[in-house]
Amino acid sequence: MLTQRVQVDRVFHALGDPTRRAMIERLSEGPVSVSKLAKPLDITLAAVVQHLQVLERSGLVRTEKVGRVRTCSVEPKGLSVVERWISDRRSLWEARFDRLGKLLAEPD
Amino acid sequence: MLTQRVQVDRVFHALGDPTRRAMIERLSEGPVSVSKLAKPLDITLAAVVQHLQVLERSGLVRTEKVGRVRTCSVEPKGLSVVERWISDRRSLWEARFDRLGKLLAEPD
DNA sequence: ACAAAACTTAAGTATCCACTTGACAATAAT
DNA sequence: ATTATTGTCAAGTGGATACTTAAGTTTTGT
Repeated sequence: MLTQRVQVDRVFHALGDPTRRAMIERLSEGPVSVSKLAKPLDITLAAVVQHLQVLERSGLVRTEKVGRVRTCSVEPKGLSVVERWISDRRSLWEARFDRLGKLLAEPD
Repeated sequence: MLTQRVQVDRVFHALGDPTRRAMIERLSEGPVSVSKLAKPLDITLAAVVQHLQVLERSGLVRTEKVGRVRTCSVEPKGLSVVERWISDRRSLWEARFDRLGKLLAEPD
């Protein structure tokens, strides 16, 4: 378990770029090769490959090469890191609202 | 709504920076002034203010100034943009799995 | 065997962005 | 009236990073 914090860092950094999010959006519809992934993206194939490396290291995407074509697909577990982070924040401020509610209900 | 995509862009960009995430983590425990927010953050107050501007424009944080002190707090609705984006992706690939399941159940 | 297709890798560029410095404004405390 | 606190603004710097170009590798088609 490569510390939670590093993983959170990588995932959020990966999602921070609009091109990478576009790639994930595309991959959500189904696995696709690198060149097909690059087609609508108005950047070089080399740039796409670099984005893919970031996405893979973040755990959001997995790829497998068979023959000369590398097929990319979403790793569903990847986004759970973000979901966890968000729900952690939510539970904190909901706890605050609870305490606030009790204070209002039981004024000294 | 044109603002939808821009908003997603701003929120993910805001969350992409570890310092800003640390600020949100702190604010999840309760509202706090700018200088108190800056205390544990090993950067200049000016830098913190700049991060705050990014967070405010993204809708993740709201601030209010009374007297000379600006109080910052989390805007709970802010994160729902991310949640929506994630659940949109999920529903797409779950739909794919459903189709895949039917194909396997009804061969030929 | 040759050529096209589908990447891969390395190196360079240029833009973005986090951060600092320093000067300033407004409010609060003594 | 000073002085300290709390924050704001503008301009500049350095480092990260998105992107390109160019050359190379491996696989597939003819």
